[in-house]
Amino acid sequence: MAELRLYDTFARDVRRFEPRETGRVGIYVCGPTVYGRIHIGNARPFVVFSLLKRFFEYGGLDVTLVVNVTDVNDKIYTAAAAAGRSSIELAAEMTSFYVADTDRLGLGRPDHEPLASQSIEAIVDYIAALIASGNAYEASGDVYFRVRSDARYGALSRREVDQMDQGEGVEGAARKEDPLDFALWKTAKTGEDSSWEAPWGGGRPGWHIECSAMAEALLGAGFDIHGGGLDLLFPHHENEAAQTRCARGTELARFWVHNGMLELATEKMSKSLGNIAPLHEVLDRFGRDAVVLYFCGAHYRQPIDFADEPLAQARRGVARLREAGRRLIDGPSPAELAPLRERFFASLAEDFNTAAALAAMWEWVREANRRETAVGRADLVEMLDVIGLANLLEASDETAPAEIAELAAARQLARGSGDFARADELRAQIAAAGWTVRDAGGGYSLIPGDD
RNA sequence: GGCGACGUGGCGGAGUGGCUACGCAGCGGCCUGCAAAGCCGUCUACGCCGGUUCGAUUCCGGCCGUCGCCUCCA
Repeated sequence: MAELRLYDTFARDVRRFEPRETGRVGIYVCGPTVYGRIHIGNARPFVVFSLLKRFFEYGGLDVTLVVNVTDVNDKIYTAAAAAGRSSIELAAEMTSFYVADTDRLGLGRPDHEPLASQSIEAIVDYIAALIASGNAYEASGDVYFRVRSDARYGALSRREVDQMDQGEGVEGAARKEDPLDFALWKTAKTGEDSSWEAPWGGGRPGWHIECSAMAEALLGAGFDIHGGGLDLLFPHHENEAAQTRCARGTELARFWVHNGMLELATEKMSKSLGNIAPLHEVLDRFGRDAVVLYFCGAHYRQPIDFADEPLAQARRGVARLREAGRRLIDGPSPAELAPLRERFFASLAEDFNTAAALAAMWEWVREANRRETAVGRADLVEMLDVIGLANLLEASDETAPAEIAELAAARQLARGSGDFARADELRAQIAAAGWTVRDAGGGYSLIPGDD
């Protein structure tokens, strides 16, 4: 594969990416907190990093993608209490919904999907290491990370420790040495129905430590790429970075890659604000192909608006690709089109610019469509496969039901006898049934309508 | 208040110190009995004000606007 360059948030610049270990790439992405069905915004990192993995694999690399699931969290306790259910049960149910909803994206599963609740031992060990190194302290059953003990704290998110909000009024403030310190372990409180044993007493892990522990357990500290939404940059990723730096004396990841936010109207979409479009509903309305193409339409670091029109446009794009697929034949593509294919992959190699890559792909489609003789599909399959849309070219089962076929045959007879009024009437009937008749040469074909 | 991102044609959205992005929609044309699909053409932009430059949408400064994070957000 050609040289790949990626934007690294830590460096605030595009840098050449080279795997830590030749031929292998380890990626860790912060996944959802499972207190409800995930929304379309949560789907963006899932799509972005699943596709990035495919691109690496296209380049012959062996990729390990880890996406965690946070199943122990304040929000889960709150949601479970509101629903009168156990938090364990709620988290388990929402985890299965998360898997089912993201499965529908058709981009495969991450290689590992660790649960915080199943990683307590590693988390406790990590906390113990931070206490031993003097970077954390116990306070009435809680354990806090001593932020000012990390000289580089703030380097990732570019914040000055002394200019940070002092976090007044935050829970546990009275027990902290410094308001900036954050919880590694929280002692069990009333209303919380799950807790684990630890040297500091029964309780549960804080949010940030699980990622340091699980990422290290599966990929080893100093792995290649840490990903997630830009909203996690601070404090979550800053804290993860600090924990690993202090406990292990090494940086957690070599590249920090953040996807931009999905915004609804003018406000960022988040579950906290309640302006939610659940992923499964969006998939129901527009289909998985359109959703994937929609995400590819903009560069991954740009904020994108969530609205019907962009999704509808993506759906038209899907139709155009299917249409192109009907014209193509099996086999290699014309050499003259190769530069467009190469531009597609070169765009992906330059900070994974899917939008620029799609422009090259559309040009390829137009060039193929304008040719008199049928064009081999190999190039387009190669391009679409990387973005998870090669299915659009597969010979779909488009055989019309007998009833529709009869109407079409009758229409053809009417046309042959010059009875165009009758022919148009039959065409309208066929359209009403969801099919389109297309006259071509001396014959005709039947094309399924919109999904 | 602190830190940061962004303002591109009707819409979405790349990119670049001088050369058509691309897609959708519209309009005109080819094709068609008429359509559909496809193709061709067309409409054609870089928030505002300065500066640097032979030349800026692209670099620098200011302003206006939008948005994100500031310890529960992917």
